[in-house]
Amino acid sequence: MKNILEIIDNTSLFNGLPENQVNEIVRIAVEKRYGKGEIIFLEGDEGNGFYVVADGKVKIFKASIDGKEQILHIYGQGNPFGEVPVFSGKEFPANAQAILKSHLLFFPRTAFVELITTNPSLAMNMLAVLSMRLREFTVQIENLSLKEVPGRLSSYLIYLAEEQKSGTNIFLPISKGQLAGLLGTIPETLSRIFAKMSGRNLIEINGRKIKLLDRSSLEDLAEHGKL
Amino acid sequence: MKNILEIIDNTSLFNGLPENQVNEIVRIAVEKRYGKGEIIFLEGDEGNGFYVVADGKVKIFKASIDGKEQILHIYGQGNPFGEVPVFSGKEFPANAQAILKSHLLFFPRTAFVELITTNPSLAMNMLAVLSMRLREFTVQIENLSLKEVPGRLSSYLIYLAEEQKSGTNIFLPISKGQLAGLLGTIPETLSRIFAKMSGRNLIEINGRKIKLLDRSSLEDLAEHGKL
DNA sequence: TCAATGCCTTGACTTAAATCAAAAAAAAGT
DNA sequence: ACTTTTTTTTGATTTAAGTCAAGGCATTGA
Repeated sequence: MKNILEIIDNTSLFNGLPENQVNEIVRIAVEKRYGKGEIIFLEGDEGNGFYVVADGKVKIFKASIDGKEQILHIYGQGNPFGEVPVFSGKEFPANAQAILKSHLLFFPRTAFVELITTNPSLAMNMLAVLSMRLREFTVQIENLSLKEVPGRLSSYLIYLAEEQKSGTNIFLPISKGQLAGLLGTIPETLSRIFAKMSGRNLIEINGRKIKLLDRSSLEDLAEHGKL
Repeated sequence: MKNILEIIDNTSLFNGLPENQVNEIVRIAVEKRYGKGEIIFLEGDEGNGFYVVADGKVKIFKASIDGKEQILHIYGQGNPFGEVPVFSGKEFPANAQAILKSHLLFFPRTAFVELITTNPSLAMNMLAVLSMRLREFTVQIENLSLKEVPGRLSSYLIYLAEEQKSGTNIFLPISKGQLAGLLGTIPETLSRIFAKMSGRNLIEINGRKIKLLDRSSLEDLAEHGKL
């Protein structure tokens, strides 16, 4: 298990800060632990601070009455989440749940806001984090609205390949059921599309291991969208 | 026509700032004018600064190859837009177009970043703006993924009614075609749903004037989604 | 090793919404 | 007022994806 300083050093939100500021951040951080499946907060809850993932995996999602769920993001080591209420003054706009046993750092709102107002580079870092989130949402909205499921899946696979830098072999970091929720569809539909893409030799699937066989067709599919 | 100071005074991003800071902001602002339909920037363009709408109306949107477009936001007087590249360091994630003759203020990146680093309340205001945007996107993703078009339309009508504080009479601020783009659908589908809602006496339509006849059914529709 | 649970896949069917085509209505320009 | 252009509506049809139901597979634990 890591100590708090080590975690904070690995969080881009806190990059480039002078040592005394880092110490201040360490001072206000509170460790929290959640078991697999445990809810961290719910949409509408008051936000008294935000979190950084030290270890584990957390999903942020919206749920509909009939049980369908749309995953907004999945966060792992070093990612902050739950910051919106800190600055908007409103409640959490979505739910957060640990999908693995997770170790989090919690930063109480008031103390953090004090730090940020006395520390321009921390403020700039936070602005950068929020801006990147906005970019990501922009892509997600585009995917949901302008692409069909095969296109969204192709985009995701290509994104994974880049992220994992593993050439054509990729490994799904989440279950296929969760992936369906992330792509805005349901497991049955995702399964059929995997089967179709596999049948056309675009990919090769072994459980969570996937091999990209035809990168250019996948890129085409991600852009246009007809399978 | 308004002068720059007047516009800045009406922009919540600049609220609560000391006079000398406001003067600095006025100093770096650059006036820009765009005709109806004119493109302000395109996705992928380098962002050298952001804008505030002084007058007119601007849409931010994503477009697909086959011409469908998803509107992310429509901004009017006092709304800032195009800030993401200022803080993320990357290009514009979407397109911006004037949908009316528009008068904008442009704030160059470097000068603005300097201001923000020396001015904690400006930084906090900007963090609040970005946080609110994230909330809005969260809602939009929920709508696109978890609701059907009638539910999205109901949500939008209710939102308009609140915003316009006009009781049950509302006025569409954009054309029905643009509204389709905002709701993630196409004009034909929107038209049919308007007809259905009208037929069931949920609303009454006269061009852009709409009367909400059955608020509670509309709210129900917005939450659940079956028409 | 065998049951048991959770996860994934497959099949038959339904449905919401897109597409294509054309008409109608409204708005704008001359 | 009349033509032209744009926006909106309506109809017939197709299609992607959701629903319901059942079966298979695999991982875990007794």
